Amino acid sequence: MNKALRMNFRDKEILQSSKLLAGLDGALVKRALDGVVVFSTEARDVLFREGETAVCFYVILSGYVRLYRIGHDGKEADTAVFGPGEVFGQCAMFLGDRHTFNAQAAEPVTLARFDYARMRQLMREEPDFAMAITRIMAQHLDDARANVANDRLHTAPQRVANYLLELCAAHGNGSDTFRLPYQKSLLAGKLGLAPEALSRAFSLLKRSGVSIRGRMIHIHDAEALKRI
Amino acid sequence: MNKALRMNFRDKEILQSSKLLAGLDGALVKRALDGVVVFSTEARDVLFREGETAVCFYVILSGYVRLYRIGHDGKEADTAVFGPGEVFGQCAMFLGDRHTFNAQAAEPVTLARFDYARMRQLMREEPDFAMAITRIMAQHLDDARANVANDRLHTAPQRVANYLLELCAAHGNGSDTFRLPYQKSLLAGKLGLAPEALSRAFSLLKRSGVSIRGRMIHIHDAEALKRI
DNA sequence: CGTTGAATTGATTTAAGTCAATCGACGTGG
DNA sequence: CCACGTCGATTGACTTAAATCAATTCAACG
Repeated sequence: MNKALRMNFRDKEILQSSKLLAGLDGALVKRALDGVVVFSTEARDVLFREGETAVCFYVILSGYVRLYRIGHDGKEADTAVFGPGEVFGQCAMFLGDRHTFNAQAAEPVTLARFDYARMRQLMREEPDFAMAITRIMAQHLDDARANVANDRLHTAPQRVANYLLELCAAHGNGSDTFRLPYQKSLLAGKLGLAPEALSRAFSLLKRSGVSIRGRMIHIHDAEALKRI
Repeated sequence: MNKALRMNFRDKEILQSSKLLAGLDGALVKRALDGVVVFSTEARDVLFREGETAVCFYVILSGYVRLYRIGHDGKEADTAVFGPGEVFGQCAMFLGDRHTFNAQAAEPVTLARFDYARMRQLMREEPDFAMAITRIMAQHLDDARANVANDRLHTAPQRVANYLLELCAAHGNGSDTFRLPYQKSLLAGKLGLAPEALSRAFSLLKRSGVSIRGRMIHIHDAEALKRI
């Protein structure tokens, strides 16, 4: 477990089109990738824990990672879920090098590790790179706040409907048939629901033109969903 | 309303010790303040709305501002509350110059306005300034995620107890008597509660060594609060 | 084919929202 | 100076959304 791998061509491709590096000039990308290590973990491996000293951030090459906090009673609450091309763990670089959340692989994942020391240097020397990092933080911040508002304004079926519509839109093409990117239990956590509540929300949505078979989703009537 | 004021000495002092400028070198502070306009608004004035084009961010000189989103039914959910020395509205600078939330003065406020165009230029030229902005985003991100976790893990009385303990700690000195910085209805919104729920939470906390008289709070037994 | 973990379904409990009435403080104007 | 009106806070009764607990069912995989 956690064995380092050689960075192959496919890895490099994904990194180049990741949130971190997409749009940056070739020479800068090359500099940013200097010293980066690719490795993979098994499902459920913990990548870092709240309170630990942070020394690097990560870009996901494959799989999904969840960010969460643990309550006194041991219950866990997810605050974000990240997928291929996304960056996580960068926040602590600006907050005294301590992680404030836990991160766990939700399934087998492949990650690229970027050292804070190098990245700080690069940010200092290359405004474009600094801007890329800052833009990621802005997106994460916007997501997190949207999450707060979503939790407080919408019921479980509404949150699920919104999520499905987002997925639909993200998929780009007007295809109203797609596959959930990860397990329902993880989705439930992301939406702040117990798995049972997600299940019930899905079965309620069936009456609004949504078909569900395992992870496959088909949306018959997007308008009806928006009205939920 | 919204009348521009001359930036006085006191304003400058607050700005210098704000999250934006604290720790920056004098010349840089001077540059950052070039072109900044100070103005004040009445309670409940809306500073910007979701979807509007964003052209500047703000530093609060006095008063409190809430950031919120509005649901279909018109209900409002707060995602953050900012006070003196804090920065808000900077997020859109990295997200296509559109606000994604609404901002409203919770009371009469005085603000300093910083234009995106100038600030972007300054970030490009001064890594220290870019870092200051990024650090703010990191803190906001951390706060927002902590909020999500807090909402999902804790009950109303627990959230209120946590908030009181934070205030207590923020106050620095071991003084266990202090004043709520703003109205209870605003606090309720910040904590994601209906005002009635906050009220009930307070009355429950009275049985755990908390005295409340108007906005004045006295904590008899911090340990008991932590155990809630 | 059987085992394991995920997902669903049902019954029940619980936290918090809603609605409505009352109380209190404060400021205005008679 | 007192009466009134406004607004925020509190309290109580009720409703509702979602968590919890428990029992199956389902699906994937060896």
